[in-house]
Amino acid sequence: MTAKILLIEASDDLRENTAAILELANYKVHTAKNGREGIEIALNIKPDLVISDIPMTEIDGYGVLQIFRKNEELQMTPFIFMSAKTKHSDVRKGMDLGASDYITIPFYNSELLSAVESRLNIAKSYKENKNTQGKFNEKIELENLDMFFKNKEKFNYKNGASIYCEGNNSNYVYYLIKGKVKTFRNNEYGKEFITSIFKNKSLFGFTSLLENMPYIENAVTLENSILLKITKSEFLNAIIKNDYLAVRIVDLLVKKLDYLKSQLIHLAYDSVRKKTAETLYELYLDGGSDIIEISRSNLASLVGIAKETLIRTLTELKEENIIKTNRKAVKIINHKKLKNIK
Amino acid sequence: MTAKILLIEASDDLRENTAAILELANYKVHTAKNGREGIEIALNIKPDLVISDIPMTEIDGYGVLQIFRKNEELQMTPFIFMSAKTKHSDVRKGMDLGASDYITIPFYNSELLSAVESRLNIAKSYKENKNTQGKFNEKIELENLDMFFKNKEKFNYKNGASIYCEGNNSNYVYYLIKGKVKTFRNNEYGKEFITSIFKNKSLFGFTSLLENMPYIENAVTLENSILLKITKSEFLNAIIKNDYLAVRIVDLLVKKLDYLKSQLIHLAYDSVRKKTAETLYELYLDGGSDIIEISRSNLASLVGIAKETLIRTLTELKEENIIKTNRKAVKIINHKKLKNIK
DNA sequence: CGCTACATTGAAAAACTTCAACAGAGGTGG
DNA sequence: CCACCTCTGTTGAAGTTTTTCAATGTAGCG
Repeated sequence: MTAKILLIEASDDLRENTAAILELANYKVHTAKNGREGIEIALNIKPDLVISDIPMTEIDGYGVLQIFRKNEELQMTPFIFMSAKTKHSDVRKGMDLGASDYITIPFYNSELLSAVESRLNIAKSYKENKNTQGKFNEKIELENLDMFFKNKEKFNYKNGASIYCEGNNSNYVYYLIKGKVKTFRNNEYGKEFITSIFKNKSLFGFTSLLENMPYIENAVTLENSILLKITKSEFLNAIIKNDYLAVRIVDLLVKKLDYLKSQLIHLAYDSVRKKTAETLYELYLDGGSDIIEISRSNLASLVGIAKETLIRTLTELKEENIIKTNRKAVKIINHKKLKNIK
Repeated sequence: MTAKILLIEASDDLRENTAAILELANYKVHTAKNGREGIEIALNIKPDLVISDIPMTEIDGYGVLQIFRKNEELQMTPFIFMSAKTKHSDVRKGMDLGASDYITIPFYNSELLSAVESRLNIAKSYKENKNTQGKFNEKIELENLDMFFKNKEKFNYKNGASIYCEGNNSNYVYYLIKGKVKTFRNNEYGKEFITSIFKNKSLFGFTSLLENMPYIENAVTLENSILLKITKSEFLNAIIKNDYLAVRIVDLLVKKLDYLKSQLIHLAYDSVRKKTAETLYELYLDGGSDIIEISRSNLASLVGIAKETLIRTLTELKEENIIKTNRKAVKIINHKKLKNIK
């Protein structure tokens, strides 16, 4: 589908010229000659990207951007300023308001086109990432990775098989096509703490790409699984050759960091009851099902408490009709109570 | 300084041709016509990069690579295979042994040169990153960021000033030029847990670059500090326009993840005594000084325990002559004992 | 049927936190 | 300069939470 670009520019010459360049590059261009007109058109056509002049009659470029950023539907539209103003304070003002990029007049055609393409790609990347709202999600759809890692051999791992161990040298990043994998560490007395459980379409096993650092954790399958092994070199190449993949990976890591930080504060100060409830709720959100299939010891390792303590807590929750349990799974009955525990 | 490239290639024609291309691109090229000869030269000249054929007399390309990877001094040298073999298993074999890239004959000159340049840049990036051995380190030297963020206005923050708060919308990434900053979260009863303490030359305050997510933590200065505010757009642009920055950022995040995971297992299962010792030791490594200046409450929030418990533990360690304390700081006396506690 | 692995319960012990009281440094205002 | 206030650090004792150890139960499998 051709991307729709809205071009808001006061000068007739520049507007027509720029539109011509964009049209040659096969974009569908709508033009406006001031801010007010631009906003009217935008509300109407929902452009995929906006290029806007700054000084204009009626509403100036900053004003247009502010209106965009406040409008639910237009909020995420990439917004590029095009202006002869080159003072630092002007550029910063635009950026602070949430502009995506800033093109200084005069510009080369290639400059314009690469900025446009870049922004459209990021916006696309964003939309693809958006499928689960708000909730942290490690999935990166295979289609996005496919172009880099297609034709790779698929490896089958039986339930319980070890993928890598603490201390192993790390040469790969793994992509889980199907199955379930836990990553965990043991403390010096052998107690296990599960750092993540991965399901379909997750990328895991990151270690430094620049240094040759050993893994600090173990990875074991929890069911029969299929995965791709991507060597660090290939991965590095993919990042270097594809800007959007790099951004996606950075994003994935940042979210994972946020998630781990939340875990930290829970571990530090929450009661066992609260930690257990929290973990169950996370598993529910992550799996999308009321029924959570997990062994008592794995659940205990995930919460970070002794198995016996976990069982006592589950019994408690069961008595309060918040959950039901059987040998193999926990079923959430009262989601609201579970979420608001303690 | 011109980079030294070692080219190991059995075919006279191809060797001379390739060398000529590289020399035109202003590299200093050394050539060898088989593996044994190549290794001799390598030990002698310590090349910055190696390009090697695979099937050769005496020692083949795989063999050369293995020897490189086992040699302390040559270990990190970027190694590119150049071969007409295009079977998947061959490429994978090379990658698994630790090759950096794989160029299939016939190739375009530009293909060769971009692979070479790419690898040299990564190696350079790696060396710059290497300053502290093994230890996790958030510093990215300003010189590396300078090209992207020079001329940015510097902001002064007084001791105790708030930089951002939980729930704030995140528009910036911060670069700490000078000073000290803590990031922390509060649980619902107001207990504080410190997730990081940043010092000079650290990049912090990452949130998703694609989605507009609020901060989940707070950042406050611990002394008068100077920092740069980098808008997310600028940061995204910098990542997109500079491959090596992207790799560095990914690396930074991966290391931070590893570090947080270590913290998790400590929080989950270690005794207060162990956690305290561990935290002190980390602070010592991070600060490079025996004397750790930090308030009792901040130290408690960093370990994740009650202030009183922390004080009792410090008293214990003091009685065992492992540390000394005064009102404002903790001094480590016996590093070995501290590291091996419990 | 008996083995194995996981699940459950009880009771005692250990580890931490909380509350409360007090001490001392450092700053402030009369 | 002193009295006073406030903030941080310290200690004691009681109370709570969690772990540990040990014993028992139970589903599933060859």
